[in-house]
Amino acid sequence: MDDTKKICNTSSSDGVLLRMGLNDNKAGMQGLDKEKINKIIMEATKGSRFYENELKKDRQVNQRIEKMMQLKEKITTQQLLKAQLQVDKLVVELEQSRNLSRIIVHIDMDAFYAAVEMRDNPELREKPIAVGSMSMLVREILAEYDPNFMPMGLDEAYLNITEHLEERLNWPENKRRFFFNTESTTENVLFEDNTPLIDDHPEQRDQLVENSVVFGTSAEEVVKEIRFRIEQKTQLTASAGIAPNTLLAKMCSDRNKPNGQCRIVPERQAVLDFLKDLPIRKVPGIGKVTEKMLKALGIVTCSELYQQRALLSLLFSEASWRNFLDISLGLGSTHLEKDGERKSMSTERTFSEMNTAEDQYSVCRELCRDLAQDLQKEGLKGKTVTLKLKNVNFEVKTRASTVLSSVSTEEEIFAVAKDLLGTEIDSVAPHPLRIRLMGVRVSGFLSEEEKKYQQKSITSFLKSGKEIGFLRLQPGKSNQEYFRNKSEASTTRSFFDRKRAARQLNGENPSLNESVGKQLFHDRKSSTNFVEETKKVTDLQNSTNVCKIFTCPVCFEDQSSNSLEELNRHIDVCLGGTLVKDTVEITKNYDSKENTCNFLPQFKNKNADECQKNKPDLLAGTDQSASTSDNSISNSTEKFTQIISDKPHRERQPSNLSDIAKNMCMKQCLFPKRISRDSEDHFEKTEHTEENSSSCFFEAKEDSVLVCPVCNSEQKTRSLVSFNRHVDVCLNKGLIQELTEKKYFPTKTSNMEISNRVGALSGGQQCTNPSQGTKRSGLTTSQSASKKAKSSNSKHTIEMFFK
DNA sequence: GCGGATCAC
DNA sequence: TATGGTGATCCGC
Repeated sequence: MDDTKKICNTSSSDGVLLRMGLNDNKAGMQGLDKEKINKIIMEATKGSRFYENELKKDRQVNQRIEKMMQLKEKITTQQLLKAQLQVDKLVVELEQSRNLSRIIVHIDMDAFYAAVEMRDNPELREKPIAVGSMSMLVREILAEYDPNFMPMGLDEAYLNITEHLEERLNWPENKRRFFFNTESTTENVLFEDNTPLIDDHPEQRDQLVENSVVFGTSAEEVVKEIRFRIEQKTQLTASAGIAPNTLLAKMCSDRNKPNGQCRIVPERQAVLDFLKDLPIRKVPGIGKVTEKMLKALGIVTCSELYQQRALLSLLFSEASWRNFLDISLGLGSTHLEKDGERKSMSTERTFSEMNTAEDQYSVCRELCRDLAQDLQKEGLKGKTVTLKLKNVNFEVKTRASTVLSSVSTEEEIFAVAKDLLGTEIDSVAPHPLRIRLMGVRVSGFLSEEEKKYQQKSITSFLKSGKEIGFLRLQPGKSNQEYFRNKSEASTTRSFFDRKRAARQLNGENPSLNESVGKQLFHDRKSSTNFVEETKKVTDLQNSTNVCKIFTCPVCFEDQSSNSLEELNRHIDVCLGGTLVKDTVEITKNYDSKENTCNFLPQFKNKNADECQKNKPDLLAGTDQSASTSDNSISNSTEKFTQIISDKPHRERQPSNLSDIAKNMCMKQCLFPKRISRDSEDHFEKTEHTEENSSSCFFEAKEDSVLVCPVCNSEQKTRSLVSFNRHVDVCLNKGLIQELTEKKYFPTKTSNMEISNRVGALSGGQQCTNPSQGTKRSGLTTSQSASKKAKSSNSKHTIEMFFK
């Protein structure tokens, strides 16, 4: 026992412990508590390794700072003055382009996960659970205020309510009336028929009015209404920010958190006042490192960021200092940008130390398999494979390789990844490679153009008589044999399968509340006079002149055209205008009845207006151990997502005439979407009409659509009932596929092989576009970040909710 | 194109 | 207290 104590004590200091921990035999322990002690030491060792790495990273940052300071020392007054002039010229331009006419809202669920945990408490279980994630909630409530609202992950969303506010001005009171939800089921039953009680029962009418609240027509009132509805629906509170752009709205929503809201009125001075003492760390995009670097320059608040703009332009990269300048002026995007195409997809896993090559290759293959499934779900193929390794000292390394023909299957990805891994293993030989994390990423996806070639190649290939049933559960034997892969079926039980069996899941992490740093330097005067007279810099979209060949989805003929519009016209002609118009239009009907029938009155709760500043201690009662026992759903879901390998729509082959027609219609939906996006861009540049609700017919429809969390495909219904039905079907599909797994997979691989082969063949004709470089929009460097939540992500949330 | 870093959620 | 996983972007080669 004395020995134990000794070791435990020494474990608090660094280097010594490391050695002791590794040679526990040397410590002369008696074997009795050896394992336990080892564990303790290992924990400490792990901790110190982690800590050591943190220190190392810290030193690197310090070096960066040192370098920067040295650079700063060399700057002459002359240089600084010159920089000042240049930057201020830009400031004038930026000021001119300041747009305060939009009203952007940022909604942020308070302590999302903690609250969910809490709500999953058995006592709260009877309460209705009507939300799966922000995007669902969203679709149910937020879309009413902005059909183009932008969900950011699971617990945040941006809305542009400018247009809603205009409409709302003319709304009668009833349309703005909402009812307090009640916990009583009897009340629900009583009013469930949704009939207009008002006429028949005046006394009930009174009660209705008493248990309801009417929201006004101002932006604040709208946001209160949204938050009220969210809370009524989910029992979770939300915070919100209202401001002229996304950047400000986001920072603003942070102000009165939790369960509060804040507005920056559309006046320049109000914006600057807000920023004045705001710590830069509060700005999205400025993290720990940037904060530290700026702090070294004496910059802590946003107004200081402005004051030092000249210096910053000399010390930081163009992108960085321009971003700083935008921040310090309170400029951000005034419209919500659509998510762009995904740029990469990856999967990674952390584990306890792994040091045998065998295990490492095994994990690598498994990662490739998972990734391949994810890629195929989205129909993606990429040319670059990146292997990520984190060694036991927490040092991260990435190794990438770009291949000529794009990859998407497990075998293809693994072929590249295993080489990269092999190189790393060799590089440390004869020592073992000791890692705690491995990841595989695929990027460099085919462009739209390249995809079209592929599509064309596939269709022409199939048209030539070699029929392949993409979705057939029982493939023709000949195909199966022809494309069979050598060792495919004989994969042994994977490393993680073995490990998983023995492992249990951990609890959720608490979210931390940062305390705001103290405010220094109170400056009151902005030093520049903003002079007018600058020409507007219009950012012209560079249209690259590349020859484009498209395949008409209707007649399957090549169309070489200069523009998408031309192609569009051709397709229209081809279709004779019949099919397109026929697609289902989902109209939005904001009938007040629809709004009010959701929540039914019983007794008066509290006034919605006063929900502003009360601060319930959400975290206080969180019960970490409250994990419910019903795993059945989540289990089947998980299995399902691993098994399912549904082909993306555009690779599906119609099996009969009506399917062909549907397919055409579907493709119609795809093509115009792209086209309209391009033209919309142009439209925006010239007309300055941002975020007008859907200049495009197809997108308008899209907004009304629910997305199945299982198959990730959009469902053309607004009814939750039928949506749920679909999800059920989807889940069952997973089970069915699981049952037919052995028969299913050979089909999949063989089909992928075909498409690969064909793709490779057509590769020679492709007109690649070398000037593909991503164009950065300056203004929205980090704000507009289009983050794609992977399906597994939402799956996770859904599971939690439905548990 | 590669690799390391930073950042957000 | 000991932290993941996913994706994007930037910077310097």
